[in-house]
Amino acid sequence: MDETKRKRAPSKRSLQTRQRIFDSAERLFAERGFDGASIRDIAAEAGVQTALVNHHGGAKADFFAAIVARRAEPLAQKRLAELTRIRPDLPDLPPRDAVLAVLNAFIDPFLDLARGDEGWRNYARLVAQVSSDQRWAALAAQYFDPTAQQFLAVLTRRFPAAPPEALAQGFVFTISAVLGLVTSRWRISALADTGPTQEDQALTDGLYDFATAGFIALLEQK
Amino acid sequence: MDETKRKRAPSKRSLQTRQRIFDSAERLFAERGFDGASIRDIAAEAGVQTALVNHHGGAKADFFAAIVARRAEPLAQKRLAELTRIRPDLPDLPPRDAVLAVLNAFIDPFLDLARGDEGWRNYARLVAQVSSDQRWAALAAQYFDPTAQQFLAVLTRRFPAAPPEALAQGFVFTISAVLGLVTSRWRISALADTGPTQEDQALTDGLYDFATAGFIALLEQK
DNA sequence: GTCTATAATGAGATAGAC
DNA sequence: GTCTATCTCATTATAGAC
Repeated sequence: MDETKRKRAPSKRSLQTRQRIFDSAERLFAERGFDGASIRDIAAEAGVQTALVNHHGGAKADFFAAIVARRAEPLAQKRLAELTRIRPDLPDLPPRDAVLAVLNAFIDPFLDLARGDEGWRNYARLVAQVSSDQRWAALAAQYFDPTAQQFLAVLTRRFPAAPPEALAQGFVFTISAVLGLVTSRWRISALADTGPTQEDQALTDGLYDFATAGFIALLEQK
Repeated sequence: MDETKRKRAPSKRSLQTRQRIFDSAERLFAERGFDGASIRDIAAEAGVQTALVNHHGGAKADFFAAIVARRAEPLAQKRLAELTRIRPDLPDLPPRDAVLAVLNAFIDPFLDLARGDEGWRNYARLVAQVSSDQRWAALAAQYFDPTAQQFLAVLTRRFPAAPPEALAQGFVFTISAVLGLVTSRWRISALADTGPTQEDQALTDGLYDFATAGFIALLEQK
């Protein structure tokens, strides 16, 4: 978390162990939830002793927060960079393209990271937990809300006539759909009876079609 | 669960206690998750001894399943009744109205039940857990999938040209949005900076606008 | 940093009296 | 059905040797 006491740089081996512990914890927290994943299981998964997990992670709740924080910061940076990049073009884009551009800037950085990396896919399940469990409201407020606020501010400037609640609602629904896609893609295939998991690109395209059209509908109706 | 051994009818007091235990468990399971809610906490919340929770609920996992089952069946019945009621009209409705009618049949029964009853609102959080946690996949398959399949079948008949995956995807996204609305409505208000919680009707209307437009977009694109 | 060992607590479940 | 009391086990966390 915060490096208050200055100490000398940890060894290479230590850093590897530390990362193995963090990755194992991320996987188990994502799979079983904060309460369902025990320190012992995490230690076993990482191939270390339980004491070592406490050494690197501290108290369990702090450990969980540190794992969330680890990926939250780089993700927020990528998102905000994209937002900055597209912002100048928004006034000239028609509504549908403007909405799509903003949603792209929010979602693509995550999907890109998640594509090849299992850790990032696990992270999505962590985010879903943090977003829905009141216990982690402070964590969400610290790591997720500021980014969301910036995206909403950009949308508000592009669509000044739309009520802020409509924009916020569209944003929450969109995030719900993204998390639904990542955490329950197996369910889509199961319900469609389409055998193996579907083409990745088709699902992503569908997500953008759905969310963009939904957003536009919210903007126009009110 | 199943009443194998026939016994004589339980007393009125017993039924009240049993219901208090179930309601307390539902609340705590919804709030803290299956692992986060302990039998002891549930007993304390219900004002009984821990042994009594085991007596009425059995093993913890079975207890959780029983709580899910308790409301799943009446909800499925209401949904299917609505679906049966609207089905004859679908062929004559334009696409947008047809989609909206089907979504209404799925969502309104739940929203109606949840409006006045805290238990039903807690139930939504249980459903979210069951839907996203692989551990409860069998539970979801037993209690949720059959209803979803029937709704998808009706949509398939009304939109035979649409690929089944698109319909399944739209359905999953819609359910994600419903759960997002119920479990994170506080977040909408927080992000919109709109002070107190928003008008209920406005949120519901927004949900239908968003989901219907998204669904139509999925149908048309492919 | 890493290990062994253990403390301290809380968990789920049951036996048996009433 | 309900209670007291208890069993057994897993949990988080730390102390202290190396």
